Amino acid sequence: MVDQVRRFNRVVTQHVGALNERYLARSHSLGEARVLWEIGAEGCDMRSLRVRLGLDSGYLSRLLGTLASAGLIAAGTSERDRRIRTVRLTRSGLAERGILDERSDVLAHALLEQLSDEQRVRLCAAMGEVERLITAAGVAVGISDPAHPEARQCIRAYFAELNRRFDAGFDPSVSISAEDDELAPPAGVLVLARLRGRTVGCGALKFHGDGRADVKRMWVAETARGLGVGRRILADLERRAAVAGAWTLCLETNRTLVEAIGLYRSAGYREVARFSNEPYAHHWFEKHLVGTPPSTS
Amino acid sequence: MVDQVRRFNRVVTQHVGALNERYLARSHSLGEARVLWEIGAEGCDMRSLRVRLGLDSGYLSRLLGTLASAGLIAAGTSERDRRIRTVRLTRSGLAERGILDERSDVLAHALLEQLSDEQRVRLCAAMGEVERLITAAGVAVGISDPAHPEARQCIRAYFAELNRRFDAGFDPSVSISAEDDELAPPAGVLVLARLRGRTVGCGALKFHGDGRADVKRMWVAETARGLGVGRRILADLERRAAVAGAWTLCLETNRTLVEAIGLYRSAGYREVARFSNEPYAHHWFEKHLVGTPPSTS
DNA sequence: TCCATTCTCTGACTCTAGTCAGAGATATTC
DNA sequence: GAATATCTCTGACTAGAGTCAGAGAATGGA
Repeated sequence: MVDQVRRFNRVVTQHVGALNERYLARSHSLGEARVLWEIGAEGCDMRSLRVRLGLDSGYLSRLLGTLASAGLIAAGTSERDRRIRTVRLTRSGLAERGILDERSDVLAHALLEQLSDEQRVRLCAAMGEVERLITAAGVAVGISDPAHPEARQCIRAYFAELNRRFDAGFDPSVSISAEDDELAPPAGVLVLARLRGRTVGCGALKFHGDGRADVKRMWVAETARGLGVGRRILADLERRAAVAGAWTLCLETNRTLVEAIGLYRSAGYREVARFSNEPYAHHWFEKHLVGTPPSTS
Repeated sequence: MVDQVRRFNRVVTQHVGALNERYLARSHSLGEARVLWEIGAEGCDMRSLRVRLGLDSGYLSRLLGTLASAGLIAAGTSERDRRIRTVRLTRSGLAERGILDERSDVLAHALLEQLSDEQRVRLCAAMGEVERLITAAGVAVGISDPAHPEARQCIRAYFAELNRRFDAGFDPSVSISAEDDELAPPAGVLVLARLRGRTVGCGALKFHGDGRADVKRMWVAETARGLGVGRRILADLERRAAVAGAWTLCLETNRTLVEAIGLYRSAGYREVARFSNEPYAHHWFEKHLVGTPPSTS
């Protein structure tokens, strides 16, 4: 398997990587082209640009300077925070970006047209699979303070989705509580799943102290579904539960959350009789952990 | 499809490409690491190194200089041609190369271990598919002079394989002739398939002048099988035949060449009665081309 | 209000990658 | 044997990519 990955890396970097970037950049430097592309049609602030591209602030400043003096971008100042500068593409910047776009198409075409129809279909399917799985491998699950803005936003998105999907909407104050202090050690734990800096899911535990813990706040952002993020969050929670000495996990869920129910079933959760009076729940599940907890990787 | 390819390129270059090379190089510059790797365990001459890596001779000379002064490689002079310099890895050069090797393994592991067993299997399968198809797309089929060393070597390899596979060996002088002048315009045509500078297959036409042409010298190197090279060569020959006004293609083949027979059948060749007295043949095929020849891409 | 922090910008660097022209040694061809 | 070609090496460049330190403006918290 390792060999396969290495062979793949080799072939792909030679045929797609270097070639690609060099070719696309052509009239600009590589850095300029990357920035031009990353700014996007709607513009963005310099800070997020720096984070997304992982550039030094001085370097980025200079890159933007040359792009601005070439008339491709217009810089401005954020209204909310006047330290932050915003950039957007000018008309000619958009045109330039269109050219990059087109070149990218040409390059993709050049690859595809060497193949038969059947090979093309197979290539695209395999590329989709590789892309999805590499993205999945980029997801990192880690503990977070429930009060952190990131965590707050994630929980908010979770509530918003529940409100959208539940037949009668969702009001957290009616539901069983899971406040900040209940989801922070030692009472509980909150984990977030991150993908390239963006939060794409969460999950939490509430320890009961009697060897039992509730699984709460299980959620995956729509953009990250199908990557196995939910399964990873759940596995992470189970590991943490076992470490904390909670060998029985309990959870309740609403009948409209079919993916979640599927996940719980396939992860070994057994449906049990109602054990709480959560007003939004239709199903109650339980799982007894066994064996020693695997080490945290 | 184009979008799929572009998304793939994006994800892969970000996650595999840049990261990979930078990480692997670490203690050396990227160029040095590439050279160190490409020299290989047996050493090679500087010229082929230059061609394979596509480097300027001055630049390569300097890279080798630094590697030599670091004691990683030893330079020498070719015995056959004293202009040509050879390089080989020293003991510590081999060790250094081993480190690069190991890092590559570590990197591959890091990717795999983020995934579940099932995902891992799927990723490897998809990577294999992408790798194979991208390699296949890199194959270029083009016309060649039969007297060119490359063509000669290819035909020689073809004969060697026939000799290995035919029950009673193969002696070209007994077989129906296909000499240089018969395979060069206007009497015929020889095409070679090339993959990254290496010849990986051939095929030829012998025009009869009555709207018929023989397909000869169909061969694909073992290292390049399963990439659809044979099919591409055949399609290329058919295009050339049609352009030259030969609308019926004929060929004979030996019963041991099962892949070739499969290819002919699936490409629309119909088995017909013996039409030649080729001593090594067991099967005779024919195909009538229809429609206008597609443009040469 | 003051102090620490955040954000961008500027100057001064380093290192890599790569190009170009030409010199000198060696082969090949006529 | 002379002319031409091939191969490597050296010197002199350029441009890109990126780092580091610090200045100045703006903001947020005690």
